[in-house]
Amino acid sequence: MAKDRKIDLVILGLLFHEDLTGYDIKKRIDGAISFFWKGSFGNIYPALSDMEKSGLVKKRRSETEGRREKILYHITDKGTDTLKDWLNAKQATNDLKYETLLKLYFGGAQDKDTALRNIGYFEEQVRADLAVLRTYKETLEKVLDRKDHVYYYLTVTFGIDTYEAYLKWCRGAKKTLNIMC
Amino acid sequence: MAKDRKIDLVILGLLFHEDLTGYDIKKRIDGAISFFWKGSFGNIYPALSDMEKSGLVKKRRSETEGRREKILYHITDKGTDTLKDWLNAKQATNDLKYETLLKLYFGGAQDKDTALRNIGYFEEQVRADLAVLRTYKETLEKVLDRKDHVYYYLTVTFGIDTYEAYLKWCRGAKKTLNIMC
DNA sequence: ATCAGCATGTAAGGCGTTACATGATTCA
DNA sequence: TGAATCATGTAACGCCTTACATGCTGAT
Repeated sequence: MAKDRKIDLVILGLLFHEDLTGYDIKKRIDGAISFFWKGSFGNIYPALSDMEKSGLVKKRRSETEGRREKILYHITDKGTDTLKDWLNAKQATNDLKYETLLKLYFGGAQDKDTALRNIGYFEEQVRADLAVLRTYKETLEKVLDRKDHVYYYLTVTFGIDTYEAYLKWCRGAKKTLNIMC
Repeated sequence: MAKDRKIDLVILGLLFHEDLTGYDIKKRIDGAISFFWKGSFGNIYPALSDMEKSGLVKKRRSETEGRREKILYHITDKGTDTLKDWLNAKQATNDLKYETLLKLYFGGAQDKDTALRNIGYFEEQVRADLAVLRTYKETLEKVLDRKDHVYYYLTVTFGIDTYEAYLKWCRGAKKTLNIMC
C-alpha cells in the first residue's frame, strides 16, 4: 500500500462492510465521514487501481443484465489484514487546519469588527453542520442494536460535542472582544 | 501571491508584528499556532522567496557586526494590503483530518478493546496538549492589556474548550462502548 | 572539544484538488 | 427532451513533507 495515503484505509474500512463501486465510496465519504475525512474522485479511483495491483481489493463486475456494467470492489484477505494492522497500530495523526483561527490570531492587523464578523461566519457554518449531525444522531439512535452502528454513533457524538464546544467558545469570544477591544 | 498557499498569510500575519528570519517564523509557528496550523522549512523558505519576488515582503539584512548575517524579512504595504484583504474575506476553510475518528468509525472490523485502546491513545495526547495550552493561557492572562494578546488568548481558549470537549467525549465513548459492545 | 541550537536553503517524491472528458440512465 | 444523477476515469498543477546538505555560534 502507498506509504502515507490514508484514503486507502478509508476505502478498506468501507469495503470491509460491503462491496462498493468507486462512485459509492465517494458517496459514503461525503456522508457522516466528511466531518473528519474527505475524498475526491481524483483520489479514490487511482487508489482503487493501485490497491487492486497490490492485491488489497478485487474487482467484481456487477451482473445485473441489460444494465451498463459497474465495477464493484471487494476486500481481499490481504486487505482485511492491512485494515486490522492499521486499527491495531498506536499511531494516529489528527491534522487540523483552522483558517478561522488563523484569521483570529492575526486579527490585530484589523479592527475588532472584522474579528467579530469572522467569528460570526464560523458560528453560522458550525450551526448548519450541527443540524446535520443531529439528524444523523437521531437516525442512528434507532439502530444502535447493530454493533457497527455504535461506532458510527460515537463519531457523530464526537462531532456534536466538539461543535457545541465551538458555539460556546464563539459566545465567549464575542463577549471578550467587546469588553477588551 | 500563490493562489491557495495559506502559509503566505501566516507569514504575513507574523511579519505584520515584527521583522523575522525564516528560522524565527518556523519557531513562531511551532508555538501556539501549531495547534491550528503547521509549517516546515521546506514550506517557509520557498514561500518567502516567492513573496519577495511578488513584492509582499522585503529582505533586510541584520546589521549586527561580526556576527554571521541573518536575513530579516519585513512586510511591505502591498503585503499589508494582502493580509487585510484576506482578513476581510468571508471565505475560511477549516480542514480537519482525524485519523482517530477514522479508526473508531471502522472499529467494527476489530474488537471493542482495540477501539478502547485507540480512544485511550487519543485521550493521552489530548491531555498532554491541554497542559501546554493551559500554560500558554496563564502566560497570556498576565499581558491581556495589549490588544494583540487578546487575539492570541482567544485562539488558546478555543484550543482549551475543544480539548476539554474531547476529554468529556472520551469518557462518554468508553462508557458507551462498554455498555453496548 | 563537542553538542545543541541557530540559520538557510534544495530536491525528490507523494498526495490531493480541480477541472476536464465521456457516456449511460432515470425521471419529470 | 432535457436535466439530474450515475459512473469511470485522466491530467495538470500545486502544495507539502521529509530528508539532505552545509556551516556557524554559544555554552558546558
